[in-house]
Amino acid sequence: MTCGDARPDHVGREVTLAGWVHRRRDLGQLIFLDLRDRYGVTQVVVDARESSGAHEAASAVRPEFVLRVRGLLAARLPGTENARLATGAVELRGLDVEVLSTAKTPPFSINEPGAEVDETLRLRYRYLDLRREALRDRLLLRSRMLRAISEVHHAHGFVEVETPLLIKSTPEGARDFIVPSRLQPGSIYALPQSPQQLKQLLMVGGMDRYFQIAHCMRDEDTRADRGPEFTQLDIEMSFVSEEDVMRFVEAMAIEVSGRTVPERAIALVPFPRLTYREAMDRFGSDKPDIRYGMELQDIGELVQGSGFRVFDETLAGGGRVFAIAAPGRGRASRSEIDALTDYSKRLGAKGLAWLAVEESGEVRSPIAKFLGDDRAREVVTAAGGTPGDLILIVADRDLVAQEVLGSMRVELGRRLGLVADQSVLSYAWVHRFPMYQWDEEHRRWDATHNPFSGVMAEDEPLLATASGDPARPDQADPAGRARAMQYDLTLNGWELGGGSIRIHRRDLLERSFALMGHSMEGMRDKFGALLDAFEYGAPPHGGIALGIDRWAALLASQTNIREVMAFPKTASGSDLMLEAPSPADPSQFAELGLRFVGPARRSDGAGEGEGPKQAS
RNA sequence: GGACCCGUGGUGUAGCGGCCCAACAUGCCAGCCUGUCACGCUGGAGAUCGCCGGUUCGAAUCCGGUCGGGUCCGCCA
Repeated sequence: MTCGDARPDHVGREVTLAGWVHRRRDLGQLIFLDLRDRYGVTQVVVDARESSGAHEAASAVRPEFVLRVRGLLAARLPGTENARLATGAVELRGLDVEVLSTAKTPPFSINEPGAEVDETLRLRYRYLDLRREALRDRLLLRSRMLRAISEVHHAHGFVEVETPLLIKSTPEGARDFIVPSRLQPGSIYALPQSPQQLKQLLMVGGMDRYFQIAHCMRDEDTRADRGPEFTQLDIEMSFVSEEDVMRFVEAMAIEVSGRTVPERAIALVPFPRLTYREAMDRFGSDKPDIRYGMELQDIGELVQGSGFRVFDETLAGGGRVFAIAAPGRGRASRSEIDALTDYSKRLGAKGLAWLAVEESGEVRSPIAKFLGDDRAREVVTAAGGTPGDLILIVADRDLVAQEVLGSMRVELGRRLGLVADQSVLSYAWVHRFPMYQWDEEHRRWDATHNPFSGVMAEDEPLLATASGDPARPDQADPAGRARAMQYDLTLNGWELGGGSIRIHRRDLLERSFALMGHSMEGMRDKFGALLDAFEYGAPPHGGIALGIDRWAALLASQTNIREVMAFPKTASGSDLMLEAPSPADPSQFAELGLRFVGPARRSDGAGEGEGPKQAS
């Protein structure tokens, strides 16, 4: 029996419970101990008159001691039941109290669920934090989720395959964590950023439907939703269309959500599908939070020729003018608006225009004199504003204007509490991403996703250059308009992950590589195995990868993935519990044929007598 | 690489140039207590204020640096 399942039915039985002392209440000759394990808490009563030995032992017990208690399960005295405990109708009358392990006073309290504890302490003593209700419940949630994922995939005929952790380094994408080879001095392995190539090779290998809970590592700076190592649900399927993949993943996501957090409703089924273009135009983001409105509105036509130079010049230069209406902020103070302006500038805007709509409908705005009263009111209407709102306007190159207002929308949505029901799960698909973006520095096209994403059939003819020579790309090429068979799954404004139908046809692959400035031979260096494999009968295939940590965090209503990881790292990549990374022993380097040269430090120190510390 | 926020008994906070060798709560230790469940009551111990340097007659408090944690930009799909 665990500490979570004693019920009135069990009264009269002799039971033995083991667990941690959650709390003790010593009344002298009578001692109450709350015994805790991961299933719950049961009250143990030790009465000196019933067992003097047990009472003596219980007197010495302290919080977090580990005990084994034998006794009789009894109904509590009438009036002393505790409705807040699942086991609160009963108690264990302790006859034998055995201390299995004593405990030092923990560095933070484990029995106060609400207590805010310093993050450093929580990470250093993670095994203690794991005993606390909140983290324990989140880990249990994640475990339910992993189980559901596994069962759903197996039920649909997927094969679970593990892929290696020591693979080949490729310079594309994120920075690799590298592992020096001892057997082959001077050579390195890389830890996988994802099993991307391997899962495609599994398709060529005939594995047909594959999934894996894959550990991935990227040596890049962290964020709340991004750490150096993370877990991804990796899926790949053969002989499928974009529609097939999206349909399976959607059904799987619904099933997994339902089995993990049955109390949380899914906003819209089927999941809304937005094209990339739509997502950017309406929400200013490729991971739109569609739980509230405040959508972007293109007011370019309306303000054309207003005489406000910023608008006119932006429009003349091919840019766009977007507006959002912040509900109820019409009485925003000047300093509040200045703060918003600063925020928009930090996001890359050149400035922020605004119109405040009084409750009376009167419009107050520094650009009112350019627009005139009528046009100002029209702008308010077009932006979706009503009396009492604040209209924010950004004019710029379309991507800049969209992203700035998209970020401000999210920030204002948070501040104004626009999400009506925080418990609702709002999934959405974003698809039809552009294949390429123009890389001005190298004067070539660059894959927006990965170089093996396929092009939409109807856009296949666009994979061409204006010059006719695919190796001489130009920003004006039709290729810039080509859309990929690529899709992202989003949840409540987070990107859960994305995937694509891959290119497996050699002719398309060659044209695509050329647009990106790569020769087939050059690509063979990086993706040799995959390109070779494609020559031995490759099935058309596609898949997706979803971030398990992000998904678990969202299902657990957390804003940081550390909250759903058992042993996470800090923002600077440290494990405060194990104290990793740690300095290497010189002999470890020697064995690998390596020598540490010293930290790459910037040496400015101009004007000061002291230079930076020199590494020896 | 950059910006911002935080660092005070075990823990969480207050104090923000002298009233502070630092206050409150909780935890801890001891004593009392047979129906508690954040048990209660009485007493006690415990921090030179992350670290280094500077300003000042005087620094927890101001300044610079540094270390650690966090958030964001760059970076990352």
